[in-house]
Amino acid sequence: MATMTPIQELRHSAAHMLATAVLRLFPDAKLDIGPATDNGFYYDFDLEHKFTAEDLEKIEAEMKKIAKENQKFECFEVSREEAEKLISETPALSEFKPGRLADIPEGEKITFYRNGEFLDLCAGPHVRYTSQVKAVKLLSIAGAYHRGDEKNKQLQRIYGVAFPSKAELEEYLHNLEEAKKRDHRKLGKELKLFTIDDSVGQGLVLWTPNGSVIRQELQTFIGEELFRQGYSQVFTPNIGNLNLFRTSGHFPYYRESQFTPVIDQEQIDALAAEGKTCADFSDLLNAGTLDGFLLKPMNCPFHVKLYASQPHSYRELPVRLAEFGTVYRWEQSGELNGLTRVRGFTQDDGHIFCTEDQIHQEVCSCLELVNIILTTLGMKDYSVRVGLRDPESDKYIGKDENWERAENACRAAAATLGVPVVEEKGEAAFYGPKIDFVVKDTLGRGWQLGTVQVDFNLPERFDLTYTGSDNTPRRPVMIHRAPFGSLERFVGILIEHFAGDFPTWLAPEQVRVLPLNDGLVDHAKNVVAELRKLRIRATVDEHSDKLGAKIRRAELEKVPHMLVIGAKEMEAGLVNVRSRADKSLEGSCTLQEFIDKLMPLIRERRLNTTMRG
RNA sequence: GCCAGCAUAGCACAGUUGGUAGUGCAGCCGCCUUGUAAGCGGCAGGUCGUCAGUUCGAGUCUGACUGCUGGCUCCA
Repeated sequence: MATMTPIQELRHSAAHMLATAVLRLFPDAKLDIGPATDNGFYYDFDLEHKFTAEDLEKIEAEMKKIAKENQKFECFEVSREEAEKLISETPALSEFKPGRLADIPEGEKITFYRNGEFLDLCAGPHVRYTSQVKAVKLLSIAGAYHRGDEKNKQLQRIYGVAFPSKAELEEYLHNLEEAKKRDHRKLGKELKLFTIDDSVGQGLVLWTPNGSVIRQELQTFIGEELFRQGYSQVFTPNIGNLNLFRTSGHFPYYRESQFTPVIDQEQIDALAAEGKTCADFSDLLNAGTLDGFLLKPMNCPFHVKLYASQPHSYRELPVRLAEFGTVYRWEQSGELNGLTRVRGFTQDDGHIFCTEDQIHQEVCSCLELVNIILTTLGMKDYSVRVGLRDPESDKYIGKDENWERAENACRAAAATLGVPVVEEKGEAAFYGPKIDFVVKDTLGRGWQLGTVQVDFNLPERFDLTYTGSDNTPRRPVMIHRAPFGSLERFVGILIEHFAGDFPTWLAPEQVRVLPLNDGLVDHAKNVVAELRKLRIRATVDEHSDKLGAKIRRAELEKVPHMLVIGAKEMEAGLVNVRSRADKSLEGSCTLQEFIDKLMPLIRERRLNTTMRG
């Protein structure tokens, strides 16, 4: 058992107090587990009665009472037989604790903790007294499967947070409110970056003009890097023959998470005439006897076919194909989330076909690509995960020795990053291991962005070859990579990363010209025309408002640069710069001088240097 | 998909124990012609998510559905 920090001990103790309170109010509740989490704690209960919001308040009040009672947390070690006896004698422990006890390996200490009337099988440690939990708040009720397995019973989980002092709790709740202000769903609405319309479909993103600028700029940015790395840009269709995906192994294996295939009406009519039912259709689809088309859930098979459309010599390798490929996946409705989890999204996808000797170099280049992105955008807070196969699971295809080679290739390449890397079993794709870059959103949830995957399997399934120097056919290795991951998710995270305050090169509107009065609007329009000739995204605020109101509007809309033009400026041929992105630009200067200072921010994709509160 | 909560104008919200909807911002129209984060006045805008039910009467109560939010499971 990993050692706990003092705050984790406190939270773990709060979980016990939660269970104590629940049992006082609901004596029938059965206990599963109650660990400390990143910010707080939870406890899982099995109970006929469904907890309500009012229950939560009562439970919280009872917890505070328990804190006042100043119960002592007492630990005592027991033998396995004694443990079994204690569990069977305690109704609340009788349902799940025998299983939890069985998890404790032979020879390891078995401990119980007691506070007041409450008893729990628990490795601890705890704080000494319940009174040390000075600030606690229950946040929500959720369903959670026993042992995290969908096939098991769903329990009721109560989440809460706990702190050593009220001030810290207040601070936490305040920070939570602040974090919600930069939530990409909120900012997306306020800054008109994207919308999702129920009548179009759940999880299907409509990119507004503003959001589209950001997406387009990102595509241009990565496109330049891809060109440097020797990629070829390709385009492929949005649907493909079902058999293509049968060959790749995606169908019917991932059928549940794909949109229903498009089936030819004649086939349906013929089968209907035979009296077939819907269930029959489904079976025939899975068996491969029905033809049809699938909205593509991924781009790989298309790139594979592009590669296979011509013979290749070892001299041409690596072949690097890139595409902004839009894919569609039927994600469970409860999983959808703003831009970060959607049903239709565009990957900055690419596939490299190379020799085994080239794997290391190519994977490293892919990682460099991700690095360039994260550095350019100032995203320092990410973690790197090497996703390996879970040897227990049967979802992985391909030979063991290939898996080993691929996994070693990923390990070796990830090691060159010079940042901590976590290896995780069961995180691999079904065709190969991968290196993922995970970034947290404003609420602390981790999202996979960039990914690099080594794949020995698809080349085999599609019988891909190249001609070696000895004039014999060889099998290439495929590397799948998407440095952004998906543009939707990336932009979602990016909105939160910048809190909507995009650097100039990404800002949907880069410059707003603010004429001091209506008489200066025409002149302001001329200034905008000059800027737009240089592809600078500029507009005029034509409202008949006071300057203060126009500035307020531009500030709220997070336009990085404002040009104030009054009679003085017009006469002298100047503009007065107010900039939220870079204070060094501020002051009066000629339009040309402003442009000369602005263009490097755009061309060099600089980050903002200043932010106004 | 599962558990819980939520659903009132474009947006942010009010709406007391059931008596057929209000405020601010945005929008439109006027007046003001403005100097670094909100000038003034007027107008318009809602089958209160949808469909049933209870009731003389439902935004308020009940049920189902849809969607959203937080979790769980999943994530090629």
